[in-house]
Amino acid sequence: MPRKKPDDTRQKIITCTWELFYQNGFDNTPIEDIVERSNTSKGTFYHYFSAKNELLSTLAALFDAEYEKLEDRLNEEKSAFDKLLFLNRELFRMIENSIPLELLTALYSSQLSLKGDKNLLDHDRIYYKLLRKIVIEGKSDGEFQPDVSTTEIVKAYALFERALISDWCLCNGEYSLHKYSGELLTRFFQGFLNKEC
Amino acid sequence: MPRKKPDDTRQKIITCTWELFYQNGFDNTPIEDIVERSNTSKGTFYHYFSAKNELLSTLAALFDAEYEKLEDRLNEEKSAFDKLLFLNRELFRMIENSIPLELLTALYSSQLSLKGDKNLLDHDRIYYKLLRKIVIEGKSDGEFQPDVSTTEIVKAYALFERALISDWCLCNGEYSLHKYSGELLTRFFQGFLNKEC
Amino acid sequence: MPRKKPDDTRQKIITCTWELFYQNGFDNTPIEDIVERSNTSKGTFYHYFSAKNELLSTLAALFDAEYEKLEDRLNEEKSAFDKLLFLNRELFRMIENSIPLELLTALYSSQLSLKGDKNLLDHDRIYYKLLRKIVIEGKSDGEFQPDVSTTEIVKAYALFERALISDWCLCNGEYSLHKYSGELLTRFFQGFLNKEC
Amino acid sequence: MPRKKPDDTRQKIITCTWELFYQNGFDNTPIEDIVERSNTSKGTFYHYFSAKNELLSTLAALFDAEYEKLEDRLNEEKSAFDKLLFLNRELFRMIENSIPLELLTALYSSQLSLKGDKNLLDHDRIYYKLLRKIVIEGKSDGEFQPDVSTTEIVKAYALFERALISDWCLCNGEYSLHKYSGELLTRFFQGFLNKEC
DNA sequence: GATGAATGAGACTTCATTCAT
DNA sequence: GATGAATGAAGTCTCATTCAT
Repeated sequence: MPRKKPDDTRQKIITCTWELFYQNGFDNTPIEDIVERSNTSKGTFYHYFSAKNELLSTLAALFDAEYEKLEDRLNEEKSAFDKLLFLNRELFRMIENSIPLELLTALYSSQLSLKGDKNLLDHDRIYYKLLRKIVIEGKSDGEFQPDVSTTEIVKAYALFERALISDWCLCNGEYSLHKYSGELLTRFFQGFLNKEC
Repeated sequence: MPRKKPDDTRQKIITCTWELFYQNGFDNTPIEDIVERSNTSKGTFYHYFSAKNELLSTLAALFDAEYEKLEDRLNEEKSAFDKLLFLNRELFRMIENSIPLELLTALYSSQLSLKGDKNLLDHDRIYYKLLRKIVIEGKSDGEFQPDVSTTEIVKAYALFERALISDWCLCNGEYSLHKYSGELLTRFFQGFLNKEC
Repeated sequence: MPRKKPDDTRQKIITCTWELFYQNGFDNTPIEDIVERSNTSKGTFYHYFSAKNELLSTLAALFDAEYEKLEDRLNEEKSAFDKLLFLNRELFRMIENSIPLELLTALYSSQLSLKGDKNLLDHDRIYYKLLRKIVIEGKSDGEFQPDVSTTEIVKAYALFERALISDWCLCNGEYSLHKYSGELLTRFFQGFLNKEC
Repeated sequence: MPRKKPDDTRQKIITCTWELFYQNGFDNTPIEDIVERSNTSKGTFYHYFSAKNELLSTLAALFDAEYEKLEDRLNEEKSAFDKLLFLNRELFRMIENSIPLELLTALYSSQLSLKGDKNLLDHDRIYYKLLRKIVIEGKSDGEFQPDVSTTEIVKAYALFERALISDWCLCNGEYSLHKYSGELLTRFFQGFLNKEC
């Protein structure tokens, strides 16, 4: 009795999943519950997703959606470094405000235990494209030290952000993510910026 | 039948655990096997540990043992920053050489999902004591910027190390941990060092 | 990985169970062993049975199988009472000869502690149907006292048999079950038989 | 700190045990609880009792205490058979009224699984002494058939009572124990009584 | 595409019992 | 006599995942 359009089913599963994840967390949400809430079945679930973990990955999409929104406001910032600071601040603010700590933790924990490709690291993400663009601009403006490649800078920045989030989770969100991040990022990037600034 | 000395049993379990973890990894080592190899029983296991995860925590002790060894060679280094670089290089070298990636990953992943206190962050660890000592010396030598507290510097350094390890795991150990770490650390600490250097 | 036919699995577990029960007894047969011998798993076991005790209940089926065999030879007996005596003697003989005392004991002990319906008492059992048939015939022949209902007689007879078995277990099988039973049954049924006999 | 007299401790354990058994049943009363309520310890418990099962045996003492009380009223009955009927009725009445079904069930179930001597069957019990006395009197009055020995009659009677209780447990106490028992006993003993009565 | 009974793995629990102190 | 941490045995449960229909 295939009544609904395939995409509907898939989307309904995702929606219900996140409702439950937000409510009970990743580990405390059996597929059984997801399937029940979405009026589907285990078989259907595994038709659309290859594993429970895969659901977490849909969170990266959430981040990227935020980045797309932020992109428009980016040009208000003067330097490339300011743009990075801006991106960092706004995303981390969003994370602090609307993503349950436990979920974020589950995402990072799960990305670690994941065996194959980790979508957090997928360089085709909007996130990485955005970063590259900013850094390239900055480089052509002589903002960064010339001996460091664009790739290096992007990589370091991304690592910095992952590190901060991951550590914030480890510390159970005991401090303000976006504030501490802002401070540290400034110091951290000293080593990449051109001295004359 | 409580015959053996308590500490022996606990220690035997830990030893056997690590033998198995090294051999087969965390996920592929059922408690069943641990219990069998250590000639104990599940009851005994759960008497000493509250969950399988808890065993991972005993890995921090391994790190600390390494730090104790490194402490003696520390004085060969001139500045506080050099000492930090040395500690970082040597520990990360050890990690690269003798700790299976999967184990390290499991440790970090599990520390994330752990609810209560996380022993990686336990400030009574030898690790933190050592760091504090070095930073305090550096501060009294005017090596660090005066507006940053000892605690801030230690925290940032520890975060840096966790971040690097965690990211190295995320990337499946695709690069050399201690080399990349050395590079980044130098840049990162620019923001904490006194300009006149 | 659901590959085998459901019934096969369930039946295989039962078969292996009884092999082990006969060999080692109920208490000395961990589920672990049953599962191993039947090449299944605990999960599978608990999918088919709600508890280890439930396996004992399958013994009643064994009794009923015997009753089916006995039914054919029943007509050689003249009176209803003789038929009952015959059934009793033959089943008890079988029990004495081929069912380990410990198993029988476990069955009765477990039927007692069972909370819900007890299959020993299930009136749909072949056992009860057979008894009813015999008693009804006897009644129509005027063999039993007219003031006692068929149900009463069947109930008393069944109680008598359970009592004998249960007591035989209690006494560790120290006497001959079928002989003692024969004696007592004769006396016991005086109260139900028509005086004129 | 041995403050209390040994017997006090033992008795306190028994008292608390029965309070808990009555409340939660045998299986749902861990020794832990008994020990806690009686302010003793597991070690102490096992000093006085060799196993948890042993506590159930103290129930037989309860029965015997009742029999002692009944003995005085025994002489109001005319015949030996009447005395047996009286004993049976009164004890069963007491059981129905004041012993929780679950406990009785636990007692019988446990007596079955018990390996060694079962105190229900202990012929030195007041119960058996009383029965013997009554039957001997009855025999000398010619009340019983001469071809059956005293021992046989006592054994049959005791078996009858055990059977009734045990079956009543099996049936979850769905009928009145003392009433049904009275009916059946009368019929059952036809086979033992002298015809001329 | 959809289903859910069946499966396998293994974590975790509960307890009676023991014995060094 | 008294203690309770330690032990061992096994039962039970929770789930992700698969596949015959």
